[in-house]
Amino acid sequence: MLNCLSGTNCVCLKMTNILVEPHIDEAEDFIRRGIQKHNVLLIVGNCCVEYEGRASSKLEPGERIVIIKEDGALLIHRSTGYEPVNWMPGGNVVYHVRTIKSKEENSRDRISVNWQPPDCIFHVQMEDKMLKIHAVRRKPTESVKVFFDKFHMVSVLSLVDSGEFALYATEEDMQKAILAEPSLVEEEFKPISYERKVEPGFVDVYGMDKEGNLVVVEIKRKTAGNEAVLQLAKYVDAIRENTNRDVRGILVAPNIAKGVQTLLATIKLEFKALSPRKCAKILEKSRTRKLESFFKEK
Amino acid sequence: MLNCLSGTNCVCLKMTNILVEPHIDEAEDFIRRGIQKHNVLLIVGNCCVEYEGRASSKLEPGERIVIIKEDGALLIHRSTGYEPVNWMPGGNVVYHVRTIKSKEENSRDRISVNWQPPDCIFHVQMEDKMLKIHAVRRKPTESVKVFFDKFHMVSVLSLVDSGEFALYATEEDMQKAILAEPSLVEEEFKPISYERKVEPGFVDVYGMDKEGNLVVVEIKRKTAGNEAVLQLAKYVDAIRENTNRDVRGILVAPNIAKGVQTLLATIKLEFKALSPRKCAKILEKSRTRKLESFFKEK
DNA sequence: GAGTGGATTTCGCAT
DNA sequence: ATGCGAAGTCCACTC
Repeated sequence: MLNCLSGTNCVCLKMTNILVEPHIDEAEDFIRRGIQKHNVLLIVGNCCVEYEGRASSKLEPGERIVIIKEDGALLIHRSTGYEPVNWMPGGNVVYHVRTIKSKEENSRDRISVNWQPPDCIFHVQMEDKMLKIHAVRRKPTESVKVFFDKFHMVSVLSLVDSGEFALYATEEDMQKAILAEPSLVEEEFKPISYERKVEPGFVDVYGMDKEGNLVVVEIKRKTAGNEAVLQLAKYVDAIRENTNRDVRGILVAPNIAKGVQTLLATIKLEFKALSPRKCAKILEKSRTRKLESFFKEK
Repeated sequence: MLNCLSGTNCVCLKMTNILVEPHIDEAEDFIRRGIQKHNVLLIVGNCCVEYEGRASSKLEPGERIVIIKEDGALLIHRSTGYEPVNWMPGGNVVYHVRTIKSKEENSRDRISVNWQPPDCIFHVQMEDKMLKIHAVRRKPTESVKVFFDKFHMVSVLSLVDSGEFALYATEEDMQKAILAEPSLVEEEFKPISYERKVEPGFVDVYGMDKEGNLVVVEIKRKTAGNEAVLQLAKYVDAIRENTNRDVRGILVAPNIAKGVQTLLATIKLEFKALSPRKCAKILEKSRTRKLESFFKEK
């Protein structure tokens, strides 16, 4: 389990890939291999930093946390502050994953991964008895050099993280915001009712545009997918049949899933982006007002 | 040196304060004490995150790096990307350090530190067999909850870091920028000649203002201090004597040290702020040009 | 404390 | 590729 490579304070846990208080030579090897494997590197040590590119900067020696991510992003953090003191945004890492079907009956399919290098590339080498990690990027042309003379911890991580991240306001918040500020949906949009019962269920907001057309608004708090479009289409069709009038359908959501946009256009429905931030701002102003009051006023 | 508290994979290095693959109970104690001591915490583990405030967000489970800094800044980083997926900017930590003079002859002065809590406060507790780290902030009101069910590494760091950070454009960059765009110094400023740097750190440019007065420009790539003002004053005085004409002196730098501004005004010199960013932008258009070429054109 | 503008802004979506 | 606008922008400075 433990594999103490050398030195009195050095500990290497192979399974977790952590070096504690390593000699600089061990750290060098460890870091180089970590970068080659495109893992996440987590480094704590005494270093100075030079940046050259869109501007220039120099950071005198001190103990910092350095993170190198799978996409080549480089972050250098001090003991305070939200922002990194130095950094390099690394992007455009594309993993082309291709499944190669096995010809054997009970054999697993192979997976071929073509890895495309990130915008940001790294060079690791000793210089003046210090370990230099040099990150270079084209477009814009810039470079960050980190010089270590002491490592407290070096860790190579394979972070397993497929968890979805969703940013949203609650659907009720979005509804409130739209009723308080109908122009969020469209200029001169006039809400008539909300949570109106229609055949298949309830319409989120129901109103009229400046031409006098009926408008059905469907609200989704997160990225709108196919099901949101179909739901809206159902309401629009139902109201068209009931009223025998022109009815527009507008899908309001923070954003819309790739490809769903074309489906939406095909059946002549519309999309209006509405960010959670904007909803929160609108609600700030009318926090105390009750949902019902919006209509009593009119 | 090694102190394996429990579990097969757990290692605790007291001196470096690192827990590797700890049980959740150990991690809890460790993290709570780390936060109380206002140290930097470095955590790697499986977690999900909920944010509520200016907007709302939910991050499904996955392995991430979590950093809590001395000022209460909270960063949650995934395996890619420059930006944290969730965060809390922690600021306003003020250490009031007061030196209490010792009355004894050969005794050290005492230092009294009044610590003012950061805007962001933390609560650590078990919830549903997970460790919840709850960060709360007022103004704006927001909260981040991180739920851990597995820790790979927990580290409490006392980062010793007094290294100065300086952001600047090189003096040549700033010189080029001014020659390319003289209005950076002043409207209708006309450069006449430039002088290569005499002492490290600054370069002079000679020119004329729209009134026909001679203008001496001193460039500092970093925050201008007293010495910059005195250097400029020396130049201005020398040229006044030589030419027997009115000479203005303008100090160009990213910014000026506190208090130096008044000194500058006292001896009737001027200051013009010029950010490295602005220089970089100007130079974007004329990156390859030699310094001399700015005059050949005219 | 609120408002304003800059940033080594970054990031995403449009053309 | 390029350009434009939003961001849980952050951050520093002014009023």
